[in-house]
Amino acid sequence: MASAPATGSSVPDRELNARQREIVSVARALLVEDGVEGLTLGRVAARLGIKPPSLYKHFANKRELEAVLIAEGLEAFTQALEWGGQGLASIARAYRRFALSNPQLYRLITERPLPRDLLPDGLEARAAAPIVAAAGDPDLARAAWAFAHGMVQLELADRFPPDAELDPAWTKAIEAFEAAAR
Amino acid sequence: MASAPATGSSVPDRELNARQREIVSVARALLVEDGVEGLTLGRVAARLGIKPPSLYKHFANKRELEAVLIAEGLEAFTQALEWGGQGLASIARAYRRFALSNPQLYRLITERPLPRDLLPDGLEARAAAPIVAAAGDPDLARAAWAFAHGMVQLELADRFPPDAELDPAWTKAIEAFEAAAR
DNA sequence: GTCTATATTGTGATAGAC
DNA sequence: GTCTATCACAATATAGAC
Repeated sequence: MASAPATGSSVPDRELNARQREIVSVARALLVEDGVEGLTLGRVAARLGIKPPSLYKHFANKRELEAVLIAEGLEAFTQALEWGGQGLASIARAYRRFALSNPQLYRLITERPLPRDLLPDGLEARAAAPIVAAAGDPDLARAAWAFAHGMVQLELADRFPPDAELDPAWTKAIEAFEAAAR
Repeated sequence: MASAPATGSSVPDRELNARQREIVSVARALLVEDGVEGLTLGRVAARLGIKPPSLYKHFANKRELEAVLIAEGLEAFTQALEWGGQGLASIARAYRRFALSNPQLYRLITERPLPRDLLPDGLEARAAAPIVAAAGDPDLARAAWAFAHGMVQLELADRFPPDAELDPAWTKAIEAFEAAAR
């Protein structure tokens, strides 16, 4: 399960000025290192050598800052799936690899409702496209997404019994979905 | 999606004295009403009309109190699955119904690592048994669990697009898993 | 763009008296 | 079994000076 980490920002960031990009960059590092819970304005400010209130000159609130990370993350995730290949099996492998390589980013973009009002138009649909294309049918795509999400989520949350082997579960489910897609 | 709410404590609670049961009861109500984040010792105490430090005379710490709720919840969940029927389709229906009827309890018992050191022996395995029995094979059971968990989790987190129809996704996946089980 | 000061609210946890 | 007092630490956010 080696990685293709979503390090650099892959979203345009066209509307962000230099200072905002610095702040986002620090926030991204903090997210990766300490998780969603570790991403606080106080820590972002400390790492920049400024005080928390100063951040409000650059972003209206925390939610706006997080939305930038979410948009970036969805973009990176989408690209990872597109690069992964075309069949359900390839997409599933790419999905799992991305999620396990970027666990905190994955949690940020899947565990809470999307800040849809702050995201670029069409981004959510673009992110779903590779799976829909591979599954052929929207319902089956939704099912496959849920399966992959559940596997990753349970693995990241340490909810499988310690001795559980996960590779066979992935394989059997993918085969079942592929059979259903035919 | 009517309910079989996990209200009353269904776990023995054999080792708990009267006062501890009162505290657990308040904690359960708080969890149901305000979610995992709303369950704090300060609020538990306030509802009991005492001060937070007093709780430490009854439970060593917050984790121990939560573990009682988790044990109860796993027990109730298991029973809901057992009562639900025997095929994969019946179990899936029961799974979904329980999770959506008790969203906060479901989150408590699935989103974080289990406090295995504080749970009754065998409880985790007992909870898994109905799914394993229905799937026939442990790997397929794991896959089916992940699918159901993913569906429920994404629905509870409002991560499906607003217009997504979920019933067909459940149906198609169950059919696919049933076909694979044969 | 940054600061100080402040508001507001909250969190789990311990010591020691009653 | 409960209290007071306290720790230690944290969070997002605003007003207004510089």
